[in-house]
Amino acid sequence: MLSAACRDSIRAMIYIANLSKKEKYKDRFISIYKIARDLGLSFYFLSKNFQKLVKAGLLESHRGPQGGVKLLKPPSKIRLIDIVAVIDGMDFFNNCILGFEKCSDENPCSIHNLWADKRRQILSMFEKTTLEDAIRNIEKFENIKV
Amino acid sequence: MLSAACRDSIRAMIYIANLSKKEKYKDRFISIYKIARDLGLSFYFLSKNFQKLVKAGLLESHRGPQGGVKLLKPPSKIRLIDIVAVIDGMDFFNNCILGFEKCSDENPCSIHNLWADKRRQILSMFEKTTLEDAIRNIEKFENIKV
DNA sequence: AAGATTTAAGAGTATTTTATCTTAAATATA
DNA sequence: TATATTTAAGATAAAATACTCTTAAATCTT
Ligand code: FES
Ligand code: FES
Repeated sequence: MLSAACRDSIRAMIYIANLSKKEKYKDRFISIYKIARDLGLSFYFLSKNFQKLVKAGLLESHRGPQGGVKLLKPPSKIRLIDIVAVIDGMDFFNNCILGFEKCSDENPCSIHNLWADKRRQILSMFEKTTLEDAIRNIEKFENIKV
Repeated sequence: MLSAACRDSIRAMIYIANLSKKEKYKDRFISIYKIARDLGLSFYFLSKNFQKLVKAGLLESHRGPQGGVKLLKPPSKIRLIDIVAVIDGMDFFNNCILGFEKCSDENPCSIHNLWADKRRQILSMFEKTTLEDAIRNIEKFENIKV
């Protein structure tokens, strides 16, 4: 459902949001190299994907020593769907699951009535969930993967 | 979410199920060439994918004139998940949405608690929906795409 | 038996996605 | 000002997926 690029990006955004809460990193740029290393991701792949998030205005970047990226909005204002939309686009939520040209209630495929409902719920989840929510889970649960 | 191979296969299976209801095609083999033509799919791609469904015991195939494929079970006994499992596998339903090695309630990622629920509902839909259900929609609605 | 039809299987090609590399540009710091 | 650090951008490479082709095998029809 999510591309590898999108999965990595979401993980990294959650990581940045979480780190930004700590006094030490408050308002500071965090280097992409550090993020990739800490999360076990490819620095190359992550920086490439981050370029889209920067262009889209979700991240601010800064070059040179002490440079890196930081969130342009508080974690509570950044939804998962914002990241998905930038990296993967909204095709998943707009297109027919059986691959037909268009998807609509008026001209449905034979499983549209069942699928549209599920898809709406997934969309709703990605719209409602913010980086703040993810951070809260990290703080709340033991044994959680970041 | 579904691969192109899987989308095509599901459409084709629904088509076969629907056709099999008609007296003329009752218990007959339906040629893959005809199916692909009628659905606007690639004959090559579809026949390749069908090979998996044949091996998996969802389809029976027969070569030569009047050959083709036919369902091995009544449409009410073939669930969408059966087709998905054969063509795409169950990775989508088993793996972590953020790409972590394993997915479990005991060792979750930071959005597992939200995602696991949605994923369960999608799985449930694919488990509950049979080719018979799709056919009923085709009969029930106008303007439906097959 | 011969020829036509149809799927099976494996090889081959094309496209997309993933991942990496290289060079340039910006900027902090010494 | 020189150097080191860090992202930007575009080119390249590798891997996965999508799609096509060729030959063989099965089997129906004549
Ligand atoms: S038309 Fe197929 S999912 Fe909407
Ligand atoms: S651990 Fe990530 S979805 Fe379950």
